[in-house]
Amino acid sequence: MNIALKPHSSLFAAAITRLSNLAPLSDADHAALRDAELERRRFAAHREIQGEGKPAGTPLLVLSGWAARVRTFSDGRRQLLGLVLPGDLIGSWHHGDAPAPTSVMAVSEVTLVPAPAAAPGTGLARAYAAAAALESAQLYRQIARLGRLSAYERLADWLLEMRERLAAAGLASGNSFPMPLTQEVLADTLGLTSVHINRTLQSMRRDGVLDLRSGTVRLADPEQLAALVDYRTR
Amino acid sequence: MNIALKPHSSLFAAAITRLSNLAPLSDADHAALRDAELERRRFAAHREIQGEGKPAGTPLLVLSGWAARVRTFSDGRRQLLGLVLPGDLIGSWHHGDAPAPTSVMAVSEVTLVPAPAAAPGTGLARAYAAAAALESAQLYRQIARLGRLSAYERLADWLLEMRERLAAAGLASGNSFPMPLTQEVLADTLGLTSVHINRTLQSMRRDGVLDLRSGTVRLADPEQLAALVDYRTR
DNA sequence: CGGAACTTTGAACCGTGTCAAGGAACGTGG
DNA sequence: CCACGTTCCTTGACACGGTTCAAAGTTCCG
Repeated sequence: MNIALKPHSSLFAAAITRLSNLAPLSDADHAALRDAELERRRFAAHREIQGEGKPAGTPLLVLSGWAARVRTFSDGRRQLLGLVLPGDLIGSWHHGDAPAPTSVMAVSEVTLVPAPAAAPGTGLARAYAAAAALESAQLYRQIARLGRLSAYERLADWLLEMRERLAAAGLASGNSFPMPLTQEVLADTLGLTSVHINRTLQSMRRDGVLDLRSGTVRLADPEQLAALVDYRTR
Repeated sequence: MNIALKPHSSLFAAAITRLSNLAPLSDADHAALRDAELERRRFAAHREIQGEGKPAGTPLLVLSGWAARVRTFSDGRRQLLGLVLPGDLIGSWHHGDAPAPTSVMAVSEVTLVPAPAAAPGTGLARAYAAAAALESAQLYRQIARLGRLSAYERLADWLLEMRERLAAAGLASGNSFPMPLTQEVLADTLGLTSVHINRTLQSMRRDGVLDLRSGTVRLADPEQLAALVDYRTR
């Protein structure tokens, strides 16, 4: 750490922590990120960040807030394909002109910047590549979750994934982490109805494994949940 | 087409057709593919091609047969994360030493070769990139399918995807295409039981939209199915 | 203080799973 | 070419997890 460097605005903390966990960043990488702040953008909850099929433009780096890739059916059914958390990239791998493969919406208020270009071989480039690999692992996991787990198991598996991902961004403390989703959004993530999400949450509370209050989750016994869904930390 | 070039073995036909559809290939690209034939490998049905977490080695290019990415739970439940068809790549994007994110198994007998390295800017490189983009689009689609569609709809949507993908490899003729999966494997793909797959297939036959006999599918009215799942051709 | 968004609960319903058994297709060895 | 075992497909009866519909309660915010 060079103490003479201008620090990032604190908005960057989570994203920097996350990217640094993926690959060590050089001073130049830090500088590139700091420069991106000039183009910071803010999206209110429910705003569309990218539209499916529309030109995707520059890759984006989320600084704060939660976003989600979404597929909406013409009859109103909706499935969240994956969540985008601070430190995550949107569309990092595709080339300039490619259309966005899915739409992305802000779930809570989201702050983001254009992801600075990373020259091959830099730490930033390695972090981007690692992020892409993790993202596809998350997609595989989401498929297995929806295809083969019960509601209770889906929730357990999802909570464990969120804990791991938020911890990598320095946003979890121990077994607690923020959870700003409404039960309806959670239902659309896990392929269930909000009514059933509610019942399943109650059931976890009754089992004493979950404490969810005022937007914060506390897992009493993550190992128990992990055993339930034979969860393997990567 | 340079008539003086040595032709590919016919085994390559589907893969070449598929890759050429993604990006035009130069003579050098063709030559690189032809050279790969020396290292051709064959996997009997049910054999494991890659093990989850084991070093993935070189990316692979499937020439013939169907493979699948699989997640198996300790209690025996199984979910096929995605199918790998002729012309598809396995692990094209990750770097040499990365562990395979999921295991991959041969569903029918599979022939494959190491995917020839593609220098940046070549048609082959563009084809690989396009294939990666398509693969992630397929993952998103699979998530929406499992999360929000009924059994009948899942099957319809899946049949349409297979028709499109096989057609891109020149393996579909009109509305017919090969379908070598057992109902049990299909069930593990669509997150259902084989019993229910069977009933759903019967129901489609009764509706006159599906003809599935001796490993070949014929869709009587793809548009009707497409409307059912509001399917958009890319 | 009032309204909107979100959570909770109950009762009835239904899509899919489970269990079990019989039938058809297929490959293999005699 | 037949006999046999194995794998796959088909069908029925029943159970259950999750959905639907509806309404009351709670929290949040302007």
